[in-house]
Amino acid sequence: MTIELSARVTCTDCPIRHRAVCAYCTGDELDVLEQLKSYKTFKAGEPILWRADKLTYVGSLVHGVATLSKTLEDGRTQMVGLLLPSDFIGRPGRSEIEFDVVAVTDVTLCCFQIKPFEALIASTPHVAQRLVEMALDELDVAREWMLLLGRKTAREKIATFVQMLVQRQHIAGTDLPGQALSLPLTQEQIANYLGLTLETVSRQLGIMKKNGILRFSDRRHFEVIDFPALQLATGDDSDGGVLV
Amino acid sequence: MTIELSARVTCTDCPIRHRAVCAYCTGDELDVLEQLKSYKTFKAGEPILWRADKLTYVGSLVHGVATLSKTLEDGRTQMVGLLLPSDFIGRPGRSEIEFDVVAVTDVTLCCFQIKPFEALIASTPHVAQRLVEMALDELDVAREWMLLLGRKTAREKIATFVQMLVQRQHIAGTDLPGQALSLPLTQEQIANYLGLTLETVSRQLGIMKKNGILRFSDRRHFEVIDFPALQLATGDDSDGGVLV
DNA sequence: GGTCATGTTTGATCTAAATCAAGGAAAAAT
DNA sequence: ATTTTTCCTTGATTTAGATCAAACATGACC
Repeated sequence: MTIELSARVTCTDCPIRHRAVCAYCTGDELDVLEQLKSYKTFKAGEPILWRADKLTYVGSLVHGVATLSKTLEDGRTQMVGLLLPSDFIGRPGRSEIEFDVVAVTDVTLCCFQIKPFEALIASTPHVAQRLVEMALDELDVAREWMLLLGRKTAREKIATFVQMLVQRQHIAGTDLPGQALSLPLTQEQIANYLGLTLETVSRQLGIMKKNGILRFSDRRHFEVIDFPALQLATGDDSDGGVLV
Repeated sequence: MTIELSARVTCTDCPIRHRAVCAYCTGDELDVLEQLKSYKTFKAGEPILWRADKLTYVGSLVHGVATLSKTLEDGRTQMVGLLLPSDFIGRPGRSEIEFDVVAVTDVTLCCFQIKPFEALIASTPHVAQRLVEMALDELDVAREWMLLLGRKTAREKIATFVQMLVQRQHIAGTDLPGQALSLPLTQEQIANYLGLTLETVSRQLGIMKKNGILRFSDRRHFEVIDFPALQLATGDDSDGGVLV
């Protein structure tokens, strides 16, 4: 069930202001968005959008974590995206999506009705421009993941996944060994992201713990002890990727 | 080596006019494009863009087939896209790409220098709008492929691949059994697209021939004899997908 | 604080697809 | 026409990861 948040935050104070779809907007343009937006929240585990739903709104993830996934008839599922704050949900120009969006943690969304939003794109080049950029960035990430799914070993997949978490959470200037990072997914969800089974994920993470690459303080928090070894285990060349 | 084509085709007569990035352009807008465009051709096997290249132009594929692929240090490669006529190559707003683009057959590209093209996007909402649409369509295809790479069996992968070829080549109103379809890729290239080895591709295609699902007239041309069986073998639910 | 549900670990076994290894068949080149 | 190269097929063997099967943590909730 979704709840309309009463506590509105102004766009100027928004935590995702500089990375979201509104990144290039001027003060005037933000004023327009301000009038159109509304917040929705979802509890951990709740569906945000269902494959069969008609799309009536689009929005930016403000806090929390959500997943995009696709499922075959017999139940096999594959995650096709991990949504973190500032990521955009929705499909302007089309009323259907072909995957399910589910809240993993509690989630807050900054929403727009799809019709006014589409009008906004047409009239606000800054939004259209940012949207192209974000779509192309997502495309890069999807393609990087295709390489992972098609060609990497279980060990490389896990290492790449952990590296991506590091890159998206690491606070520059802070020592990496010692910095607590959060693991928002269960091992089953990780398996669905990496095209593996949960047993394989457990075993590979176990090996990385034993090898002194990772240390877990509890199920959902860990730190990277040996970053070079992690990097090496990804199978990528050392200049990093686009999963940031 | 690239060659500038002397035989210019006017945009209005262009075979990909209605599906390419210029799809929504008015006559006036086409006149502008007409001045900016130039054709480049590539021989089968030639690289069109290399991962390390600075991007100096973008363009639409007019005829031929090209592949996008990514390669790991040790040589494992994964195709991340198959470019057919009307597909767009390039990355407005960024000067680098993270994959290689190679001509599979002889290829003709309708090219624009990247700088004027970016200016065009800013000034021509119709181009920006179509570009968002095309990027999001590609994203859908990439995600469909993630499901294939992560969760489908070899047989399902081959069936899905063939089904995609059918959907992109089938002429509506023509009988499917009997219609000659072209297979532009070698089995090794198919393997790289599907995250398999060439031996597995050969064996699975062999089985589909023996089962009377496919018939090959030569290495590069086939027809689908039993479409329902093909559909069934994809593992998808029957309502089709986005790979069109 | 004990019960329960949800995640995680670990072991034994199986299997789909990879790998290794030749041949053969079609195109391309000379 | 004949050589060469590129593709394709087929068989034998191996293996990474799936599957099957229990226990074991951990935190959530009365």
